[in-house]
Amino acid sequence: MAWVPALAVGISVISLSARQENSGEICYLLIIPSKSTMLTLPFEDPVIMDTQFGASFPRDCVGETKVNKQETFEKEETLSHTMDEEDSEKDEDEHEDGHDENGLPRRRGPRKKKMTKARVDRVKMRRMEANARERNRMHGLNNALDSLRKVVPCYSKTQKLSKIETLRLAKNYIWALSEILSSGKRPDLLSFVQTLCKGLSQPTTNLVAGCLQLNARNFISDQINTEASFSGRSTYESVYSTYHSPGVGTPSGPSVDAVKPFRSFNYCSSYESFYESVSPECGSPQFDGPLSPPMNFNGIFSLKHEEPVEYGKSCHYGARYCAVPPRSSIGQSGRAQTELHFPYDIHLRGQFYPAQEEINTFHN
DNA sequence: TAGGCCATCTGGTCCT
DNA sequence: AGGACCAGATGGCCTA
Repeated sequence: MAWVPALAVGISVISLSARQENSGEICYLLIIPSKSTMLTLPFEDPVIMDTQFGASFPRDCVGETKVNKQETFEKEETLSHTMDEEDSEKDEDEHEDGHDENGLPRRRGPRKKKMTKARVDRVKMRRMEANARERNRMHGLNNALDSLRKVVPCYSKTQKLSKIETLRLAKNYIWALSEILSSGKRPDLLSFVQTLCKGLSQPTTNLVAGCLQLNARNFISDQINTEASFSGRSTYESVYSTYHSPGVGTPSGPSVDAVKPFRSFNYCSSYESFYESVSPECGSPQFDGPLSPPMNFNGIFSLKHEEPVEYGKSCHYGARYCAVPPRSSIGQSGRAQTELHFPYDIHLRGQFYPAQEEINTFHN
C-alpha cells in the first residue's frame, strides 16, 4: 500500500505514474485533491486497479486509467474518513454478499491496515526524510561530477560541461590516456582531441578544441599569416593545418558555419591508425563494457588536478600517481604546476604553445 | 517557442 | 523497517 501524500501545495492536479511490470508502459492517474485530505489513491486500490497492479493491468492502460473527477472525489472522501485502528473491527464497507459498497468484489488476501492519523503523519514524515536523503544523494553525485569536471580537460567554471558531456569526456579521456600509456607512443594533438571529442556535442567539442587550442582563429590566422608569426611552431599546429575537424571553433568564438576552418575528418580511421587499435566508438559499441582500455599507470604522465587532498585520501589514486615521476623531470618547463594542463606540457617536449596563457586563462 | 539541462519529488526495488 | 539506489514525471530556467 502506497499512500501518497500530496505535498505539492497549489497543485490542483497530481499525476501519478507507475511502470507496469514487464511492459514498461506508463499509466496515469489524475487525482484531484479533496478539501478534506491531500492523500492520493494507492495504486493497489481495488477500485482503481481491481487486481494487483501489473498483474492484470491492461497494456493499453495509457489514457484509460484516468479516473473521473467524481469518482476520485468519492474515493478520497472515503479515504479521508479512514477510521482509527480501534475502529477496524466494525469495518466497514463490506457487505455480506462479498461486495463492497461500490458493488465491486471484495478484495481477497490479508486485509490492509487502516491508515490512522498517526500513520499518515509518519508516512509523510518518512517521505520528507526520504526526499531530503535523495536531495543529499544527488548533491553528492553532483559534487562528484564537479570533481570529475576538474580533472578532465577543459575545466571551466564559467562554462560548465553538462553531466552527460562530463561523463563522455571523462570516458574518452580515460581511453585516450590508457592507450597512450599502453602503447607508449606520443599522440599528435589532433588525434588526441578527436578521441576526446568523440561522441560529444558540438558545443562541447568546440570547448574542448578551444581548451586544447585547436581553434579556428589560430587556424585562420595561420592561413592568413603564412609567415608564421612565431618561429617555434608546434607540430600540433602543423597537424592542425593538415587535418580538419568539422565545426571546431572557439568555445565562444565565431560560429562554426561562419568560420568553417576545417575539412571533414575521419576520426575512426585516424584513431585506429594512430593508436594501432580499434577506436572505442568505431570498433565496438560495447566500449563501456569489456573493451575498457588497458590500465597502465607506470607511465610518464601526470594529471592536472586541483584537489590533491582528495587524491591523497585515496590509496587508489595515490598508488597511481605516486609512481609518476616529478613533473620537473618530465620535461619542459619550470612553469607553475597550475599552469599545466595535461597532456600538452608533456607531449610537446619543448615545443611551447604560443597561446598557453590563453588556455590557462580559459581554464581559470 | 521548442529543446536541453537540471533539481526535485516520488514510488519501486533491493539490501541490510 | 529503513536506507540506498534507480528511473519516471514534472516544472523551472536558459538559449538558439
